[in-house]
Amino acid sequence: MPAVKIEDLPTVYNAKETEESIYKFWEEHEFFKADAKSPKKPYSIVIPPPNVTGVLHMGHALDETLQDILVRYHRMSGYETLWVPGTDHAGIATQNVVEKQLREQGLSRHDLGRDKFLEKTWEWANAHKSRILDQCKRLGASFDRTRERFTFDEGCSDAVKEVFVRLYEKGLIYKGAYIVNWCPRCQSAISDVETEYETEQGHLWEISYPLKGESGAIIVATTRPETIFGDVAIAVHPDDHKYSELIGKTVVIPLTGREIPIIADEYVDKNFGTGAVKITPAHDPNDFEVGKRHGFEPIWVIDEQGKMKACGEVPSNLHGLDRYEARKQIIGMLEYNHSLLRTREHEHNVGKCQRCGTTIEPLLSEQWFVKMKPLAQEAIKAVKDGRIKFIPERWEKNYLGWMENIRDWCISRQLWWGHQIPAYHNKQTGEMIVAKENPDPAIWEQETDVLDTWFSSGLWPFSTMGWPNTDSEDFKKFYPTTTLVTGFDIIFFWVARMITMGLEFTGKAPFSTVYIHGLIRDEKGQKMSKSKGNTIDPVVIIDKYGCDALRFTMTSLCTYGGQDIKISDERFEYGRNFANKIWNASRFVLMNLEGVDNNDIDFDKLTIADKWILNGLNDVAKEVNSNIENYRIGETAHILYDFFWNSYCDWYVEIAKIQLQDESLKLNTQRVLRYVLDMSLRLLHPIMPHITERVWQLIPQNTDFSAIMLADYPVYSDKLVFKDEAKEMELVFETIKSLRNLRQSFNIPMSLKFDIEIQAVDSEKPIFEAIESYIKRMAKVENITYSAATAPVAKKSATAVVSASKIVVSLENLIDFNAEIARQEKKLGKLQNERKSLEGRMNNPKFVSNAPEDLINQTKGRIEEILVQEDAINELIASLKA
RNA sequence: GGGUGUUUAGCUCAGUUGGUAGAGCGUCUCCCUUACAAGGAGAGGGUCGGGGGUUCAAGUCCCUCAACACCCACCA
Repeated sequence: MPAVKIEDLPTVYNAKETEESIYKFWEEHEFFKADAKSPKKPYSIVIPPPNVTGVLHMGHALDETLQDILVRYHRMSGYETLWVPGTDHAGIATQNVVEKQLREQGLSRHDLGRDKFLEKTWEWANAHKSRILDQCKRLGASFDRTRERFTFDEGCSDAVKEVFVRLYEKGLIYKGAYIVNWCPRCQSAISDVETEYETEQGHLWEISYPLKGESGAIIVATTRPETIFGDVAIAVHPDDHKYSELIGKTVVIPLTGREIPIIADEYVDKNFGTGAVKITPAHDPNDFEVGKRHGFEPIWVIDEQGKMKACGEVPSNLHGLDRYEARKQIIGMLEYNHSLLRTREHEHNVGKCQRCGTTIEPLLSEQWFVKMKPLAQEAIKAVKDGRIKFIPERWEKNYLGWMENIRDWCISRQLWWGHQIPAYHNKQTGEMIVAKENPDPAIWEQETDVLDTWFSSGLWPFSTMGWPNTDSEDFKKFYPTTTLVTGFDIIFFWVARMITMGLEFTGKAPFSTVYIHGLIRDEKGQKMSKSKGNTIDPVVIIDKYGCDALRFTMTSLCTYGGQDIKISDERFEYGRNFANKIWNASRFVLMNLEGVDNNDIDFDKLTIADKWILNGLNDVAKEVNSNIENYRIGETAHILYDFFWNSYCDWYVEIAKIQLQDESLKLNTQRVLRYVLDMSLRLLHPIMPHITERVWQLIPQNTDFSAIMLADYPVYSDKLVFKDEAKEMELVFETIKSLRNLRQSFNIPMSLKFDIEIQAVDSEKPIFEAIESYIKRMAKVENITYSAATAPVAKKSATAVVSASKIVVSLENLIDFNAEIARQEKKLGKLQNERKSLEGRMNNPKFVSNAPEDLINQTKGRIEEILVQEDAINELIASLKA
């Protein structure tokens, strides 16, 4: 860093300038690069890879910040630290974006063909891959870009194939025809977790199916009349006597006249609708099961695009009609036919595609699945036996509940962008094999389906470390990773699958702690989304308030319970103001370091105030370490804010101004100022990396070091414990605050100095004498005199009762005696209330016998204290009234 | 249908083994005191959602009710 004149530093912190140059400094020195050969203990994190389609949003900003805090903290605490960055190829999402671009040119992917389309998508991915990670640099992310990965890069793809083949060989991957969630827009199957349900107001239609060869009919209630052409039976409950006589009879499907049987199946709910259900195995998961039980062949009537199939079962006037248009027409036809008996309003849940919002069509289709049940066993055990810990703990329950009821995972997607399934079909015989490589492309043709994007992200913690090569240096040093930081919204999508796959393929849990934070919401608590227009762009916030301000503000809003975080633009003023405070306090200290040596603090020359601040710093160091270790990041921010602003700036720096005037104290005060600033900066560095780095390097004595980010993180030290002095300083604070309060009460301007008389009890007199200079300067006192604690209070004065002593301000012409009496009575009232409540306790024999001794002594002590003060105030009031 | 979370000062929210409630913002007073007005000093403001219970003691533990939010399941 170039030399700067402290006097030239601006009075307002310039975040933008600082952050750019500081990040560049770190990068140039390769401080983020991890060393797999280091003897130090490892600490590693893999980033939840953002999608290549995305730009940085607030959720990333929070996630990345929390990871960076952990990484920076551990780096300073002596760990060899690796943070692996990377991005996700995001199958459907990316394909959708590229297709959308094509559409704007009036093209579809089929116009290009698979190869050409993939080429185009790769171009798109390559162009966007680094963009979001570059944006993360604005957040100060200290990740190792030399290890950047992509879920679709060569190494990850190799891991994907390896895993697929091994699972297949183990019998855990199978292919078969089942009902899947089909998105007619994406033209692909999607998994259960990719299906989101929304409550919609629909209708329940009651349709009459006439009996064959006799009068009468059975009435069926359905929400999907367009599927009647796919009906294979009508089912009723076996115990439903309403229908017992009809079981086994045949009915006729209205409109087409195809004949189907009435069957009995326990799946039917007697009390819902009419108690009779149409069975459409090709288009409903439950019906599929019923159909299988009764040996019916499914009949497809809706195609992959959600249109009525052009087949013999469907009346020709409906061929090719969209399912909803067809529904309308069918209702009309049934009405005309008198087959529609009743239409009722009906609220029900409708599945939607997570990626495009299109209503899912349950469709019988040939797909690839992973048997999750056998894999889940170990993944459940690992959490139950504590190999993996969730923070906050309640997410374990959520995870376990899901895992214990897990169903097979549909992993094939009818897309082009993704890992093509490593299965090959013999062009002549149709035989299928599964292998990492195609044995002979002339004979074997690869399966066209690709894998769910989460299949590759599920391998992320080890595929990024060189797996399947378990001898790779990174794998040996940094796997398993330490902490996974993410939001609760992807526990099932991602976390659960990483745990499953990690345990299956490496035998180890991929991380030991899963730190789940809340989601970022707007100021009304709404989820941020582009369509709602309520997003806040982190880059805009960084430009406006600075990165450290953003980080500090967000961090301070993190609660241990992981509550969602509501933010608005103005909230970032909190962090900005704090950064500015750090900046200006630092400027003050730096300006006053002239003539200081490089020596450590001389402990023999410490004043009471010095000891107090060192003691406080030490406590803070202890708490901060323990809070970060326990993922109480928000608390960490609050502790540091409070210490730096309310203790260091508001009190110690003000006191230091007095001590610096005293030649005998000056040098050591400078050292203390510097030391506490230095340590505070280190403590703050993980949260506010740029400003702390910048200021730290401006401290002349720190030129020996390379950077704060590599300096040691402060820890608790017995040498810095000064409990007695810390307690004595309370007298300083109380005295000064009382006098300030008094000033305000009587409208005495700060510019007007007054004299005080301290009526000190013997035990407190030496302390008052030691802190005289602080009182004089900070409460604007001219002269201090002492008298006995028992001395009568001068009549025309205002008095502050501090601890057991009285501080009398003679203000003959300035005070309104009635006001002073009122002021004292108010204080007296407060004290009396407190005493009464405490005495009530002490008079309760059960309290005395049950409460811990400490508390009893404390209560007794407090009562005595109050009594002393009450006496003093009563005396005062009496003399004022006299 | 099952589950989780929330309910504390005007607003946004902290409050880990139970020991007489805190912060930021906002409000009111005063102050440009030679680091900082993105600042300093002082003040006011809460029967901790309702009800019940355990306890010497409950914002904190238990039960119950209410409101709101979310997750899982998906009976046509």
